[in-house]
Amino acid sequence: MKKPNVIAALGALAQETRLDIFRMLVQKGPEGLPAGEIGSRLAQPSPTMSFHLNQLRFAGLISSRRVSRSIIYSANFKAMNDLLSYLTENCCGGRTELCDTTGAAGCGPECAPEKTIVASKKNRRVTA
Amino acid sequence: MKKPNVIAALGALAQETRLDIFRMLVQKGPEGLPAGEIGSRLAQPSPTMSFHLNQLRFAGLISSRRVSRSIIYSANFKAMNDLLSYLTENCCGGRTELCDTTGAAGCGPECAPEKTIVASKKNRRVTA
DNA sequence: ACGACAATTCTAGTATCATCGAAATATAGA
DNA sequence: TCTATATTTCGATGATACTAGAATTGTCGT
Repeated sequence: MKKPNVIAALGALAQETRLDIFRMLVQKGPEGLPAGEIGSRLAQPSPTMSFHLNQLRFAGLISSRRVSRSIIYSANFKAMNDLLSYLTENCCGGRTELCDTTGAAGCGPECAPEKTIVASKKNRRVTA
Repeated sequence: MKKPNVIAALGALAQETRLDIFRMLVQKGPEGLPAGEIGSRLAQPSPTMSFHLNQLRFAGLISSRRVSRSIIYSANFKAMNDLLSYLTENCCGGRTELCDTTGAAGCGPECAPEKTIVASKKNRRVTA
């Protein structure tokens, strides 16, 4: 998977409604769900739904097929797998285990600007 | 990892410059790199750099520490691992193997609107 | 205290994204 | 063909995001 695709996929998933859609479709498996059903489950008007489904489709994360009047969307598992592979290889130093070492998640105290660690050698400020 | 954090992390990585920054920091490991070094390697003006570094920090993906005049940024491997776990569990039906089955990546032919599959039973259009 | 350096914050301009009503397009049934 | 249904496209609006110059803050060497 190339970088532009990765960025597109990440961007597509970086949105509450779309993440919900995608998770729902993953759960449903290859059969998928019709657009209207997804929309009513997430209580979203149809144009909004259509917009998000398109974003996911452009990103290659879902596919659509028409069945009678409905359009059925389903998750592209391979695309998701490719994304995970890319992230593991490029953003985890190769293997997932490496990621278990340092830092923390969720933006805790390390999210604060920063603290001086090696600073001050001469005398401190004079002015105030 | 909770959904809002996942969305923040995905959003942070869904941007070329930031993905580059993060990959660079992952490669560098815990020692990290000073902001200026990152900026010059990516040929980006410092306010732009600062903006992106902040986005990554707010998302919990990197941490910063001051060393003398420089501010050193380094990747939070655990955050990345948490993100990968979330994606694997919630967007891959539990195990990565599942993702190898269906669909394709990168937005190929299945990216086109859709094709009728079960349609037409009576005679086709009459008007034109 | 002063000057140079590293980085950030302020600020404003541009661009892209998200939401959704109204209108348009396919499909099915009678 | 006419009507109802499923979904999409159009268009307008408000909200965020990205970029980068100018000004600011923090730190060091002298």
